Amino acid sequence: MSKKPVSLKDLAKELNVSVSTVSRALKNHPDISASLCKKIQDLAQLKNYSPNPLAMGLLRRQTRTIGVIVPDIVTHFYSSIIYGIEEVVSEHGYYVVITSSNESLEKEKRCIKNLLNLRVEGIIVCLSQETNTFSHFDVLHDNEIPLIFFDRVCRTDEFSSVIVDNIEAARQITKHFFDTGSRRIAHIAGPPHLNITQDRIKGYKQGLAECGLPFTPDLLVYSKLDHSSGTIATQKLLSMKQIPDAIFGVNDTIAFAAMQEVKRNGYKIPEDIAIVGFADELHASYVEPPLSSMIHPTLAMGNQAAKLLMEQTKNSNSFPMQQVILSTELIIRKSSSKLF
Amino acid sequence: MSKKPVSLKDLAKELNVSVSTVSRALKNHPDISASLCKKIQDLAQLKNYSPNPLAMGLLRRQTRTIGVIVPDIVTHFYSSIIYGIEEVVSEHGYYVVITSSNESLEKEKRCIKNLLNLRVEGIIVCLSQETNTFSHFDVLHDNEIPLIFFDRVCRTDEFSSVIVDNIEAARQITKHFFDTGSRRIAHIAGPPHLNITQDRIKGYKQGLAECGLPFTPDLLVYSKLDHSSGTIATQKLLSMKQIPDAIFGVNDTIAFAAMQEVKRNGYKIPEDIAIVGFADELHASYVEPPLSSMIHPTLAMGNQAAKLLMEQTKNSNSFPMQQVILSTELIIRKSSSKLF
DNA sequence: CTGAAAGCGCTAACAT
DNA sequence: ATGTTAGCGCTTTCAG
Repeated sequence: MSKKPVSLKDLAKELNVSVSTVSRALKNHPDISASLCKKIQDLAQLKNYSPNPLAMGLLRRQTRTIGVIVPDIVTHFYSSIIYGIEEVVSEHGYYVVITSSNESLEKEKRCIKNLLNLRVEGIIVCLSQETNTFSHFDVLHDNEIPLIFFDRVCRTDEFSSVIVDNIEAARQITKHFFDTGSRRIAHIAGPPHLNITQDRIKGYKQGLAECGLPFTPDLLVYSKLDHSSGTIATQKLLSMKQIPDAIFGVNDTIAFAAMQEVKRNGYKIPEDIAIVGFADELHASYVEPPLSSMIHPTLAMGNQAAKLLMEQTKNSNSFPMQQVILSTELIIRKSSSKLF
Repeated sequence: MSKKPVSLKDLAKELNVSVSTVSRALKNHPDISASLCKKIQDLAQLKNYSPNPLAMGLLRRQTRTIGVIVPDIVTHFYSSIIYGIEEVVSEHGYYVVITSSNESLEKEKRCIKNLLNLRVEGIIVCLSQETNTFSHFDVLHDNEIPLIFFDRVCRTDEFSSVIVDNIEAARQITKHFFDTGSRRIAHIAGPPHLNITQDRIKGYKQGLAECGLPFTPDLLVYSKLDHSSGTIATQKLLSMKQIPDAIFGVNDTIAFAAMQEVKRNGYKIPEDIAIVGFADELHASYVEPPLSSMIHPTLAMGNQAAKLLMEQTKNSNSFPMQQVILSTELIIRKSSSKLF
């Protein structure tokens, strides 16, 4: 238990004035004489007075705290989004409580409950990979708590969200493969119920069509989003009678796994198999060969999500539903530079 | 602004009983008749009652919140320590507010102030790379707020801390280099005032001595802890008349930078120059060649720091000062396997 | 067995 | 220009 911080009462007692006088003096209320004002402010400074946020929160019914639920804190992708959120939110004097669903639906539900109990003023969520039902977000509507989704989203007609243009991005990657000579372009996709999976598949197919390539169901494999699932998915592709000559991984974790597995099987990257990832994890440029990747504007994504949330906490009355779509950029490195 | 959550008062009004009765019923106070108890609890459940933490906090003078200050949220090293902290702390029903010093002393000071204003019950800190004065931690002593340091520490006789055995680890790395044939073993160290720098240098020198190698001042270069500083430090080593045949990087960021720079200059790893990093960032095994690294038990470090803090928040009276030293393990991969 | 009252720290009418 | 009071949601004496 820590020492009791100084309260208005303490200051009041010391100066033989009332608590309300102190309260007013500290906010330069015109009613208080300048001299008293100064005296009180000096003492407050001296004693390191800072208003008790619990008392303020109780009074104003607000905590200046928001909650964030990510599938996993450790991945660079999420931690840099969190950083982007923090950046904006702290400017508004808000604090961030971060929780992790560990890619589990059950845990995601628990996170929501915990954050509500904590009385956060808003929540920013990226769905867990397991999340295929969405009714647990009803409570937020019921309690009129602003909710912003990012990246992996749902119920986008009811809640604001920030995503990238997944369709376009996937289309570009596919075309890039074609343009550099690949013809059997495979895609390791994520769990089927996620928007990022669906949209990237859509873009992938769109890209194939534009290049005049047929869609080959065998070249599309679904995978969970962790490293070892990526390895298994890659093995499936490599065990085909006719293996692919390009692999588009739904994210960089999958792409890293694919690279390792492809190399382990003695294939050359990009000569035999070109590889492109998605998200541009910090380390994409360190691996060998450097991994081409779709740059995911993580910082901007965090910033935007936080900005939307801050707006909604202010003008609570009119919920200005918004969908922000950020654009991505394909960074071509060696892993996909077949012709260069 | 969110909807007002149900309060005890609301429940009381609905059942025509007093607030205190409701309060007691919810904690199964023996004074309340079983039937009333049940009725009240059912209603509370139905209405989704959850106690207002602000009111409780105000009353009990505690927030069930702790603060964490890391040099940077984005690095895998820190995010996994945060994860370790979260794990333990959430079991105790505590929340974590994460702040980042961005490796800046000024920002670190501001973080402390903010967290104090928020009335956190304890703080866990890893010093910023700039931090070479330590008086800003006095406030915590003054206010009797538990403080735990991890990894980059100071004032270890006054505050508990969790570190790894840096001396021993550096000694092992140095010996490993010698055992695999290296004789001009360089060390890229961190800022001189940090304990991790000092201890690892100590271990490095100790290792050299044990191997009968002289300490060559030119082979020890100090560097800031970011990637581009690591590149510069490596350039310095590579521009020597007689270049080193092994480089021990103070952390994996530096080691990654060294690898890139060494390769860029046409040297072979490990044949020309062996490299070992420190911390085992997730991606150490993805780079080419896979980077040997001293495994830093990040999860355990987070767990331990949190455990110490939780203990101290409970038994505040007697501050049980502790120094936990975790052991590390050298993972030998290709980047240092000269003779194998 | 249940209710009334005080108090945690603060603000904002409402007095004086 | 300053003090008094009530109330934010909750627990805990103290009275019945």
